[in-house]
Amino acid sequence: MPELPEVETVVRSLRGHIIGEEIRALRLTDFPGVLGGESLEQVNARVAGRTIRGIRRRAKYVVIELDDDTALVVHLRMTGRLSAVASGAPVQRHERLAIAFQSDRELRFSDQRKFGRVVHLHPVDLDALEQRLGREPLSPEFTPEWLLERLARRPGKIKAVLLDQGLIGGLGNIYVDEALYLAGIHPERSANSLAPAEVAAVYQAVREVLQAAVQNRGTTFSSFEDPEGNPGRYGARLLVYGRGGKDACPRCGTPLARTVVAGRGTSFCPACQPPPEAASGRGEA
DNA sequence: ACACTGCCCTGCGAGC
DNA sequence: TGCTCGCAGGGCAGTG
Repeated sequence: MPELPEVETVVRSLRGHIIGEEIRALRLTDFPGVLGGESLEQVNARVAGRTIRGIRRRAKYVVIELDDDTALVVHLRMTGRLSAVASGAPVQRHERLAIAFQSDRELRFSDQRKFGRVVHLHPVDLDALEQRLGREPLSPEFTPEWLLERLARRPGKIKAVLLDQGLIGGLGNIYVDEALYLAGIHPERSANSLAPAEVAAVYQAVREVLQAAVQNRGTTFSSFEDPEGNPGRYGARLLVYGRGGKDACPRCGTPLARTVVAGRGTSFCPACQPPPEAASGRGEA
């Protein structure tokens, strides 16, 4: 399920293939909803003839910038894939949309579960998107001081808060579980109960996990592949994600626990990540 | 303003 | 063997 490192991998991989391409037309296969409610005709009327000026990542979004300051914004959600192919390439499994260029190339969007979207946004919409997304966790603006100050205002569970895209943009279930494990913080601790040293540990863990995952081209858990069809290599490094109720803690050997937090399957070590009650001496209300 | 729940969707694996 | 069922989860709407 693509999070920041997977989306970053997709963007880097596509960058050399689609910049400078002039859009001829978008083409649907079987799922008009992929365009987010707009009709194919509406979108085509606006993007035909536009040239791709750049491609970047913002949180978990792929932003394909066009030469009129609008953009095609892609969210892969769980199973979305993008790939640049020759225009004659066979329709892919679960293909939802093709963006045909004036050259003999196309950008294809496939998505098994139909959760992903490709929408065309005007500058005002892009600004609105930017406004409701939080800080990039690998940017210089993401600092321990800032995180401490923000977490102090949030009584919710730390895992839910870290998943809040309006606070930090790009973290998802895999890397939150990994980061909280590395930081030794139970996922159900109240965010505002974390001592400064604990916030610093969370900060450090988030940065380390994301940087290592980007370097390894992401995690392939169920189906992620980059646009060249390569799996991510970070999956082999996962310490707790998906292991609760199955494996032992790689650090202390205690069986990993599994629960649901913020509606997400959650794995953690009950020994290395003491529950809120046990952590009360360190600040839990 | 914040927290929480349910919904969308399909493939896969467990269980019978 | 073949079926049913539960699970996976990001973002958003609706509710409290």
